[in-house]
Amino acid sequence: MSNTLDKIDTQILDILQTDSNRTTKSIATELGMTTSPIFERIKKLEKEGYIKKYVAVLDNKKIGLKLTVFIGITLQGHTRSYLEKFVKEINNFPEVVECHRVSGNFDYLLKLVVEDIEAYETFIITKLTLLPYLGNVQSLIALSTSKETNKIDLSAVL
Amino acid sequence: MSNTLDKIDTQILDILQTDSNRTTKSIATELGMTTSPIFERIKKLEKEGYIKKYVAVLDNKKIGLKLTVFIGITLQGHTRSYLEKFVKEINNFPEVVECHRVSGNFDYLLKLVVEDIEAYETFIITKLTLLPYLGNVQSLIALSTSKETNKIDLSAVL
DNA sequence: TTGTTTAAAAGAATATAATTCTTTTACGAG
DNA sequence: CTCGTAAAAGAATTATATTCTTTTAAACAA
Repeated sequence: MSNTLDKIDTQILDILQTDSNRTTKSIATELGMTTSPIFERIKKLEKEGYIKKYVAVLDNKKIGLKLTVFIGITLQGHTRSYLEKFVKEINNFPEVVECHRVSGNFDYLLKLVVEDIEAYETFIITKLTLLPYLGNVQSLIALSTSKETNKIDLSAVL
Repeated sequence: MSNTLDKIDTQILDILQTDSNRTTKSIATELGMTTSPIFERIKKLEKEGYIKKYVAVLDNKKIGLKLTVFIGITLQGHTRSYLEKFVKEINNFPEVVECHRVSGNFDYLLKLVVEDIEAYETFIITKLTLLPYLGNVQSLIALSTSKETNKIDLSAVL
């Protein structure tokens, strides 16, 4: 069970991170190989967990979710059991797409994707502020987004 | 050219946001239809831009990129031409996966995915702080991430 | 050097799914 | 009603994924 990625693997991952509908044949052609080794490498990358899943990326704005907001949160009480409960609640909100425990000026950083400012306010009032032990809440509203990808840079790990 | 999504469309989008390798047949079965209308709806969703692309989602940590960091930045000079240059530079850094212009306590919020604390420091020293007119820089290091998805909630827009 | 082993790649064959095409159904307008 | 339209169903075809067998290349021991 080899555990490292070689050049070809990272090239495959780069391609699939950009477009996972590429055929094995077209990837093979690009990398100067035949379909079988490409196919087997992809299956291996999936099986060993380097590739977690394949997903469709939607156009948030086109769909009507025009606003991205980051929310920094500090909590007043920090008992372990409460933190777990807090995180669980937060993760269940569908408008929350990310929840990170962070070091720095906040305890948690959330990322939300919502329709508009109203939907954002509704979230704050009807969901977030109902959670107990909430300390400071600071919002960063995305006015524009020049880059937003989940394509990670593999050149660093080769 | 109809421009709204119906229930079936959002169900398809939900499925494809979770797993874009689902066959049209399996989606059809789940929704109690045949393959052709599903196929045509998907093609329409792609063509009209609701679906931007299909990508592989990798396991950052497994691949060796173990650290996610958010960086809040304020700039000292705000001339339009400089802002554009700044953003262009930032977007070219491969470790930067998101760059948002924000309102609130910062001008920009970045999200980075890097190997470790060292790689993060290297970024700060050899890339970020070389940019002129940089004001305050505040980092939020993700200690743990309980939720991280780009699956957006379509129930709000129906 | 030569023979042997192993892993990866190539090539061919098959199975599965995507895609296209034709027919049928459901529904609204006149 | 019945005509026209859009969506869905079903069948046929094409393209791709997947499997299997053969070949090549590299590593190593004799």
